This record gives sequence, C-alpha cells and structure tokens, in this order.
Amino acid sequence: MRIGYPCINRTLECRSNRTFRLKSYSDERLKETVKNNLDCLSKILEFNAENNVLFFRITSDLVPFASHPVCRFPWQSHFEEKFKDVGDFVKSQGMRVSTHPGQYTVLNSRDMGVFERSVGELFYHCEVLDLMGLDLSAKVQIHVGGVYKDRELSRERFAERFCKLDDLIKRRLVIENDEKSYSLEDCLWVSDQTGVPVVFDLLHHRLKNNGESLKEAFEGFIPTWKERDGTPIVDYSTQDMGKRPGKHAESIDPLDFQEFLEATRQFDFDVMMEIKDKERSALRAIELASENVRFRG
DNA sequence: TCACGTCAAGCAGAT
DNA sequence: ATCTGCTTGACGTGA
Repeated sequence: MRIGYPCINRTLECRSNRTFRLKSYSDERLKETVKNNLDCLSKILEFNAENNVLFFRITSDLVPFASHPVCRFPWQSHFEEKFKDVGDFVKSQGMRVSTHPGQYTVLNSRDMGVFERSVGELFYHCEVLDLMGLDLSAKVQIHVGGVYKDRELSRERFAERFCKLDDLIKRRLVIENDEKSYSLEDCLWVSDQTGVPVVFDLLHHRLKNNGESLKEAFEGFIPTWKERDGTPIVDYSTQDMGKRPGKHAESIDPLDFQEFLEATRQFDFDVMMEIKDKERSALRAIELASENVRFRG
C-alpha cells in the first residue's frame, strides 16, 4: 500500500500548478511557467521521498494550455531532460504518480467538439507520463462524464468512444465513480465492456451506490486492474460535516481512516488522500497505516 | 501593495 | 435563467 495526496504541497513554498491568463500567452511565458512548475514538482517529490509518501497526483496545470490551439511551443522536446529526470527520480524511489484531468474532459459528450478537445487533453496527460518514462501503472483518471437524461445510452457512448481511442491513451486511462451520475456499478459495467480499470472513490460511493457493502465494492473493482496496470487505486476522503454533501473534509478523521483500513485489510491497493490539507493528512495516514502490516513505506 | 472581478473548457442540480 | 461546484484559488488589472 502506497499513500499519497493530490497536486499541491502546502508545506513547501513553491507551486507546481502556476498558470497565467490565455490572453497573456506567449512562448516565453509558457517556458518560464513550465520551468517553475517542473522545478517545484521535483521539490515536492523530494519532500515526499523524505516522508515516505510514495504516491502523488501531478497537477493538470503542469503545462498550462498544453492542449489548447494557442500553444504551439514544443514543450515536450524543450523540457525532455527535465521530464526524464523527474521520471527517473519517481522510479528510483519506488514511487507512483497519477493525473486527473478536470471536469471539462468529457469523453462521452454529445458534442463532437467537446469530445475532440477531451481527447487532446487526455493525450497531453499521457504525453507527460510517457516523457517521464513511467510504466503503465502511472494512470490518467477521469469520470465517465455526462448523462444527457439517459444514463445507459451515455455510458454506452463512453465505452464506444473508449474503444476507438489511440492505444497511447487507452493503456493509461482509468475511470472513477462519481457522486451524482455514474456509480461504481456503472463504472464496472463500462469496465466490463472495455477492460478499463476502475478507481474506487469512497466518499462518492457513500453518496451514490447500489447498496453494496464495502467488501462487495472492493470485490467488484479490484479485479478490473490487470498486472500491467499496477496496484488498484482508491480515492479516500470524508465528508466536511455541515457543508454541502461531497465537500472534502479539512483534515483526516483518524478513526474513520483506521476503520476503513480495518474493513479492507484483505485487499492490496494504493490510497490517494483527497483531503483539503493535502500532505498533512497524507503524513498522518501513513503514521496510522504503519501500524498496519500491509504498509510498504 | 492590495482588493476584487475574472479566469479555456462541460455538465448537473439547485436557486 | 442564472449560479455553484467540481481536484481548487490564483491571475492580473486598477487604485
């Protein structure tokens, strides 16, 4: 079991998700921002290594506007060495990284323009992981997408679109259950049609499910991960009490996390701690999990 | 230096 | 019809 956190480190001064306005785009601006972001990513990964954090989600803003037509600069070749260095460090530490393209990536959209832009965005995320020289356990995680008043038809459209994707994308893509539209059951259906692995999001599952126990849920999604996909991934978070359902808690609830570990102890998986205070809760989770024999840290 | 309106993009659900 | 939230605040103009 590896434990990690998404995108931002609040202890360090630097940020790997610096961006700028589209209107102020220039190749120079892009170069400067990407250099900053990659340097900071290195610092975050070094921090993680020192603290036994072996899992990390890389921000989608690493290369701002990478999939936008305005960006013609060959950032791939310009930063080739740097990407490779980051990837070498990840590998040397036995770490795993993932990415999570945003809400605008909708593979099953009825609008072909949206679909095509989504493919471009997925291509960018995969390119970053490829440039780092990482194996196929470095995943790109998205939701199934829109419902358009017909969930079955729309999840079917996702499956059809997925099958036609370039293998470069297909081999890294994984889908995650969400709290409104597509439950674990829907994701497993899509996985059955396509072979895509399923990330299990605990908070989303608590908000939208089909009555499965935690054990049944794990027995469902774990087998969707094949050897080359690496260890199955779980997004762990808890509800921010008193706030809108689905809002992530400010910090880890140690008791809930320990209960969760206990309830799932027969399974091997990596955990992304989706908690607002980022690395702080990840470090606490690692402490708690260290008492558990499964933890590789 | 700071306040605050706006920021590439889609969709669903609430207001 | 308009606003809010998503993984989430930060950019950048104007005073």
